[in-house]
Amino acid sequence: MSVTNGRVPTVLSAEFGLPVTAAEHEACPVTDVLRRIGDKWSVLVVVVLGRGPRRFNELHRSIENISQRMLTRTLRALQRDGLVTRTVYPTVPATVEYALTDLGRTLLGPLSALTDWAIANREDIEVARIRHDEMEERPPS
Amino acid sequence: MSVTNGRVPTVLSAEFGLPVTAAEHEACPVTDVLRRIGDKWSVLVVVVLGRGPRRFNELHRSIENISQRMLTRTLRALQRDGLVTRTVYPTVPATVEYALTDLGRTLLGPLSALTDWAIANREDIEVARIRHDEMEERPPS
DNA sequence: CGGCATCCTGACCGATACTG
DNA sequence: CAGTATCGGTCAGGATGCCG
Repeated sequence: MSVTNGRVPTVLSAEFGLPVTAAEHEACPVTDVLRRIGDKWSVLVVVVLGRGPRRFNELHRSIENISQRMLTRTLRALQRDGLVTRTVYPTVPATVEYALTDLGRTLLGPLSALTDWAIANREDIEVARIRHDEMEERPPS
Repeated sequence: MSVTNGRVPTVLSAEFGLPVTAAEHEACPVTDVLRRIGDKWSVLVVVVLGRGPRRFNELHRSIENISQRMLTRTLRALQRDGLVTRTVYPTVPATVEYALTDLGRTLLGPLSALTDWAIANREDIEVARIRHDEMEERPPS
């Protein structure tokens, strides 16, 4: 990781207690990535493709209640970021296969760290939410 | 991890090649968590609080161009999920201190896995985007 | 089979002004 | 100091219909 301009990315600035400028925030890779894969379907698609290449309708069935529109959009976005490849075979009708790129595959590791955390702590979060919601209905006497 | 109903969470179903039902998707802890921290500011706030407790305006200055409104909303949401505590000291004027809970601190690890990935691969993604965008301006001859 | 075009709703988010 | 209230803009995402 080289930082040529003498500044570090946003989150690191914050960790060093420095203020964060507008320009840095726009460029923050973490914010950028989280907003990319933080949408409703990207992670699901990446994880499914982590098991191997899939055709469009295979994905559509695997993720059941994703709309065609959103599956297309999600795949296009992942493709644009170089995480997924799209291969068209000139059959009739056309066959299209999606697969993770090498870059996409490197995301599986960090992702599983987060998914493991989510699974391990879902109960605690659920309990915290319920307690919090009850508190504001009947404020503590 | 105990799965009492004989089904596994969404992403795991997908990994085993099973279809994903609507009910499971709503309950998917991964989707749930990602939508929670995938917003524009939550990760930044958690990381800053990872360095120690902070008062409202300290956070406001550390993250510079977050609006008061969004800082309040982000903190409330993190508090609701049991990731952040809010302590009011009865001074005049009031002093409010925010800090990570134990649960919140456990999120720092998985988060850094993702931030490291984001920082390590930002260039590749940037290049992929530019290449992709150029391709659709002038389709390959 | 694998899309794209259109319409529409609600969530997210920023700006601004006001308050105990 | 630490918020709340209100307004408005942008955009994710769902429903539906058409196409090579």
